[in-house]
Amino acid sequence: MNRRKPSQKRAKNSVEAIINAGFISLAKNGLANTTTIHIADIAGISPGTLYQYFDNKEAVYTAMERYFVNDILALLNSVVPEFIQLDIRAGVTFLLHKLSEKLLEDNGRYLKFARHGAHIFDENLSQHAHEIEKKLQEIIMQYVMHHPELMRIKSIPTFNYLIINGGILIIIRYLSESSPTISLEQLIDGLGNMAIRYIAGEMQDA
Amino acid sequence: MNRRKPSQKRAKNSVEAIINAGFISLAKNGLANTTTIHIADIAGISPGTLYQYFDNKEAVYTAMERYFVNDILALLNSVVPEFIQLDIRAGVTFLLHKLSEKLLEDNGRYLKFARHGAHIFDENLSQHAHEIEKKLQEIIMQYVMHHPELMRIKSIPTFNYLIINGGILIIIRYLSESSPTISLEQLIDGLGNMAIRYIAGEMQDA
Amino acid sequence: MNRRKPSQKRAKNSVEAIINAGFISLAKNGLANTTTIHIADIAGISPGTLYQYFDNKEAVYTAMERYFVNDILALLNSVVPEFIQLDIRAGVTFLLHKLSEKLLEDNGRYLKFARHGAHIFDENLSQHAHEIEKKLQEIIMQYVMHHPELMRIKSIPTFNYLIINGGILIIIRYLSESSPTISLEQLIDGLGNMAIRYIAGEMQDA
Amino acid sequence: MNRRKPSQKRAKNSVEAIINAGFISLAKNGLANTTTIHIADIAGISPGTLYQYFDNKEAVYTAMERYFVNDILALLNSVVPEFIQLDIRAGVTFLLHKLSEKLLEDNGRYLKFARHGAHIFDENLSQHAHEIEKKLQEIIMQYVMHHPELMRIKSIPTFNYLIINGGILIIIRYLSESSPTISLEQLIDGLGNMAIRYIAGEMQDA
DNA sequence: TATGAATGAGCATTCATTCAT
DNA sequence: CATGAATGAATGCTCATTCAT
Repeated sequence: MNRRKPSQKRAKNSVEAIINAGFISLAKNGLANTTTIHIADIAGISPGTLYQYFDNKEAVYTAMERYFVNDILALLNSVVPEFIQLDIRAGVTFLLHKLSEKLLEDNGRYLKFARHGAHIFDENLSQHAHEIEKKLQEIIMQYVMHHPELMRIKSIPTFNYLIINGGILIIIRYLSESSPTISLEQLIDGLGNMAIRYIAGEMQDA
Repeated sequence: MNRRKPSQKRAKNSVEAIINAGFISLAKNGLANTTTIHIADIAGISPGTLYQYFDNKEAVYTAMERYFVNDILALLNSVVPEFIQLDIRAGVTFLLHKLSEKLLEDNGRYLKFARHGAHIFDENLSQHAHEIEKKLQEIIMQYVMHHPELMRIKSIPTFNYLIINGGILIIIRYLSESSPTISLEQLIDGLGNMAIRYIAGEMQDA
Repeated sequence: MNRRKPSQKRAKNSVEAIINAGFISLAKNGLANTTTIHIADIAGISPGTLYQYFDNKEAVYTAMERYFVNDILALLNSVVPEFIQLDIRAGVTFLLHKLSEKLLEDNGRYLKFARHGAHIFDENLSQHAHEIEKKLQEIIMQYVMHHPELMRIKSIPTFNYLIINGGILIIIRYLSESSPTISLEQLIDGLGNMAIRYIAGEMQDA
Repeated sequence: MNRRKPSQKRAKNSVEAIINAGFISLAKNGLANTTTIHIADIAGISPGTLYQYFDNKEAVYTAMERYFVNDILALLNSVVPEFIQLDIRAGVTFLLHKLSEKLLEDNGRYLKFARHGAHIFDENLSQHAHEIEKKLQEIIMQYVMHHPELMRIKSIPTFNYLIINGGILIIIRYLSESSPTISLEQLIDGLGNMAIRYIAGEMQDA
C-alpha cells in the first residue's frame, strides 16, 4: 500500500508542490474547504497524481508539518551563533522577530497551519512539533553554557516551558488576530521584559 | 426558519443535552468526527430532534461556546472578591487553579473545545471568547484599584495581553499534553513568579 | 387505521380549516414548501390534530380537490338557468367570467391548486376533476335542448372536448401568467368568437 | 462551484444519460419520487457523478427543459418549409401531428415533463418554454406572409394566443389521459376546424 | 507516471407521521 | 380531543479515494 518514494526530479517537484499547495489552500480556504481536489488544483496536478505521492490526505498534512518543522529548525540552527552572543533581552527579541517573520512569510502561509496545529490531527501536539521545543531547549542550554551565571536559575525546565511555549503560543495568537490591541513591538518587548525580569528575580533568590 | 424556543421541561433538557453532547463528542471523537448524528446519539435523541432546537450544526457550536463562556464568566465573577484580597502571586495562582479545575471538570469536556477554540469556526477568535478577555481585564483593573501602587506599571495593556493570553494559552496547552515535562504546580508557580517579577521590575523602573 | 369521521362542530371547523389552509399554503408557499406543519400552522392547529382528521398528507390534497370540485359544481349549478337563456357567445363569455372569478377568489387560492392539478397526485387527471367535465357536458346538452337547431352540429363530443378543455386550460394558464400579452377580455372574447364560429361552420356544413 | 464542462466522450455520454434518465424517472416515478439517486441509478452512474456535471438537482431539470425545448424548436424549424405550403386546416393538422409524435416518442418520455412543465420550478412558465411560443408566433407570421389574405384577421395576437396555447395544452392534456372519450384524429380534426372557421369568420367580418 | 471521470460512503438536513401527556 | 416533542427514513450533496486509460 505504501506509495513509491519519489526518486525523480519531477516527482520531487510534485511532492513539494503538493505540500506548498496544502499551506496555500489552508491559508486561503480554511481547514474545512481544504480538499484534496483543491490542493491538487493549486499544485497544478490531478487528484490521482496526489495519491501517487501520498497515501491519503492526512499524509499530506503530516508532510506539511514535517516541512514546516524542518523550516523552523533550519531557521533556529542558522540563528544560533548570533543569538548566543546577545544578552537575554536582545536574544529573546531577536528570536521572536525571526519567528514572526517566518510565520508571515509568503502571505502567512505557515500561520494558519501553525494555528490549526494539532487540531488538524485531532490529537495531542504531534511529535514533529515537539522537535521544535527540543531544539529550543537545546539552544537555551547552549546559551546558558555561554552565560554560566544563568546556571543559578532555580528551575530551568519550568523557565524553558514558560518562555518557549508562552512565547510561541502568544506570537501565533497575536499574528492571527485581525485587530490586536497592542503592537507587535510592544508584545515582543513585553516578552523580553518578562524573560529578563524573571531571570533577574530567579538569580537574586539564588 | 427559526427553531421553536424550548418552552417545556423536556425541551430545555434536550437543549442542554445537545450542548453537553457536543462537548463530549468533541472530546471523544475529535472535531472531524463530531457529526450531528453523533451528537444526537450521545444526547440520546434523534437527529430530527436536534434540528428542532438548532438551525444547523454551527448553531450547536455557537451555543456550546456561549455556554462555555458563560460558565467561565460565572466562575470569574464568583471568584473576584476572594481574588482581590490576595497578593499578586497568590492571586495568579488562585485564578490559574480555578481555570484548570474548570477545564478538567467532567472528564475535561471543556478542554478540547477550548483548544479547538475559534478553529471550529475557521475565523478569528469569536466575539464570545473575547468576553472572557474583557472580563479578565476588568478584574485586573479592579485589582489595581485595590492595590494602587500597581498603577506605577508602565504599560498595563501589554501586561494584560501577556498575562491573560499567556496564562490561558499555556494552561490549555499544558492540560492538553499527554506527558508534560513539568508538573501543573510547577507551571502555575512559574507563571506566578513571572507575574510578580514582571511587576516588580516594572515598578522598580517607574 | 381510518380516522374518526368528524361528527362535532369543532371537528367540522377543523377539517374546513385544514382544507382552507392547504389552498392558502399552496398559493403562498408553493407545492414544495407545503408541509403538513405549515398547513397545520395556517389552520391554527397542531400537526397532531391534522392527523386526527386525515390519514396522511395526500388525504388532505384529496379533500382539497373534493372541496374545490364541489365549489365549482355548485357554481355551475347555480349558473345554469341564466346560462341557458343566453345566446352562444354570451353564454360562453358568461361561463368563462364566472370561472375566472372563482379562480381568483380569495387571492387566487384555487388557482395554484388548479394549475398543479393532477401534478400533485402524480397521476392522470383525478376522478374528481372529471366530474367537472361531466357537469359541463351535461350543461351543454341542456343548452342544446333549449336550442334545438344546434343538434345539427356534426360531432358534439369533439366540440365538447375542445370547448370544455380548451376553455378551462387556457383560462387557468392565462390567469397564472405574470405578464400576459393580451387582456382577459380579449381572451374571453376570442374564445367566444371561436365557439360561435365553430358552431356556425358546423351548422352550415350540415 | 461550476461543474466541469464535459470535454470527453464518456463525460458527454454521462450528461446525456443524466438528462435522459431525468425524463424517464419523471415518467416512471413521478415528480415526487424523482430523486437524484433515482436519476443516477437510471443513468447507470453514481450520485457523485451526477454532481460532477450538474450543480444541483434543479440544474438537471433546467438542462432537461433546455434539451426538450431545443428538440421542439428543431422539430419546428425542420417543418416550416412544408408547413408554409399547406392550407390552414392541413397546416394545423400537420403541426399537431408532429407535436403529438414528438411527445409520444420514446415511450412518451417528454409527455410527463411537458405536463409538469413549470410546476417543477414552482413558478411561471420558464423562459425556455416561452421560446417555443415565440417560435410558433414567428412561424405563424411567416405563414401569414405567404398567405397575405390572412392579414385581414382583426386580432392576430389573440388568435395566436388561442391557437398556440389552446393547441398545445389540449394536445398535452389529451395524450396524458388514460381513457379519452374521443380519438386523436377527431381532436386534431376538431382543432383544424376550429382554426379554419375562426379565420373564415374573422375575415368575413373584416 | 499522469490523468480525471467515477465512485460510494457519509454528512447535514427535512418532514410526514406518531404518541405520551 | 388536542398537543407538540420526538422520530427516523429519506433526500440532496460532498469529497477522499480509485482505476481504466
